Amino acid sequence: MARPPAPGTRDRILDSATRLFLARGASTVGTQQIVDDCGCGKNLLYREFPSKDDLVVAFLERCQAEWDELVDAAVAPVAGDPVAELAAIVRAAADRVADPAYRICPFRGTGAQLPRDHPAQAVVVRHVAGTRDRLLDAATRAGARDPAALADRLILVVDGMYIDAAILGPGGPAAAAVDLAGELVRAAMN
Amino acid sequence: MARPPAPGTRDRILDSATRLFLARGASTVGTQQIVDDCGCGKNLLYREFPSKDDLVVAFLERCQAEWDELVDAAVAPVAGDPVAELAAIVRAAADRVADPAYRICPFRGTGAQLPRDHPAQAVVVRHVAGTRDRLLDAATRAGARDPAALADRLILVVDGMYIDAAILGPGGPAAAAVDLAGELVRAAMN
DNA sequence: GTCTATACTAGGATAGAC
DNA sequence: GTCTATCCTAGTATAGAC
Repeated sequence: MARPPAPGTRDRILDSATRLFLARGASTVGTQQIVDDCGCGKNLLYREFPSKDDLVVAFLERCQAEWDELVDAAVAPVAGDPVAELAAIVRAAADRVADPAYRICPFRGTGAQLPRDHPAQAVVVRHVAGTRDRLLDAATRAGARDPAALADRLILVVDGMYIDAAILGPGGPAAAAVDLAGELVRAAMN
Repeated sequence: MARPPAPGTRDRILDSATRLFLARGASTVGTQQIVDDCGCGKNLLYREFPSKDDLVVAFLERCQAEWDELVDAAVAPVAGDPVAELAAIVRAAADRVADPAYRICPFRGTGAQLPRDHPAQAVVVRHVAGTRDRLLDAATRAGARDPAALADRLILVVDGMYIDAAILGPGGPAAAAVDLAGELVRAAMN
């Protein structure tokens, strides 16, 4: 009786890895812990993910997909009002940070944690550059004087918010990020 | 023939640790690598630093001392002109980031790398909070409308610059940080 | 007495064999 | 799903040069 491969095995492993990686950082969580949490054998993990690096990359890609959904949902109600879109994107990031269970942004945290040549770094760069691109697109449609400069400024504030919330907590300077971003947008429109 | 204790042993060990920690991150460098690099015996390392945690703390405290010197030197020429002091502090951080050898700020990097309860995290918090305090002091003397709000905004920009430079390089959005900070200062004075 | 250097323990890591 | 091989970690102890 050949037992068919259980569907969703890859997802279950990735579920466990995601939870553990978010809580304690990708580099400090071992594959054994993931296997224990998932309840599967180690061979299954290595069948689905040839190495731990691949698992970390898959984790970040899932985070990216969730972030895209989050931003899409935040932008949808104000679609067509690019100034409001800019505010919505920043607020989506601020909402993540405000969650006390959110230790550190997986992209910024991984970027600091892993060596430069780790395959996951490309996903990190794509995330930050992609978020800036999204801001740039809205800034351009909004008719900002210098859309690229505004996008640079907003991504600086967002990155600062992420790292500041991780170190000093979400109630510190990070709490000033949304207001600051709003003012930067207004100032760039005159 | 009793051999006299060599002076500066602690410093030599800390020199090696600092260089390796800055290049690859404190959590990924082993004590054996430090001993090999330093050329001393392992017993000396553990005589000077009871545990690796103590060594990481000493590393960050040395980074803090260097940062303090850097800021002092940057502020001294404009002492008494608090608006210029604010710009000088931000520029001191920007100068560090512009150095291509500077991978990531040891404080922001360590904050992301080590677990919440690591003894080094207190040094990280002290660094960021202390930098904000310094900005707050200058902002107050400058007569800013809301000095605390200005300090919050400036530390956000500085933190964003550090993390953005680490991920996208110093030539990306991070390069916009100094100008942004200058404008924030001007806007806070009117 | 002070140092370098090595051996060692106990544990956890990735990876893969069965 | 368990079990093994190999490596690397922190930390300790010891051997021997100076």
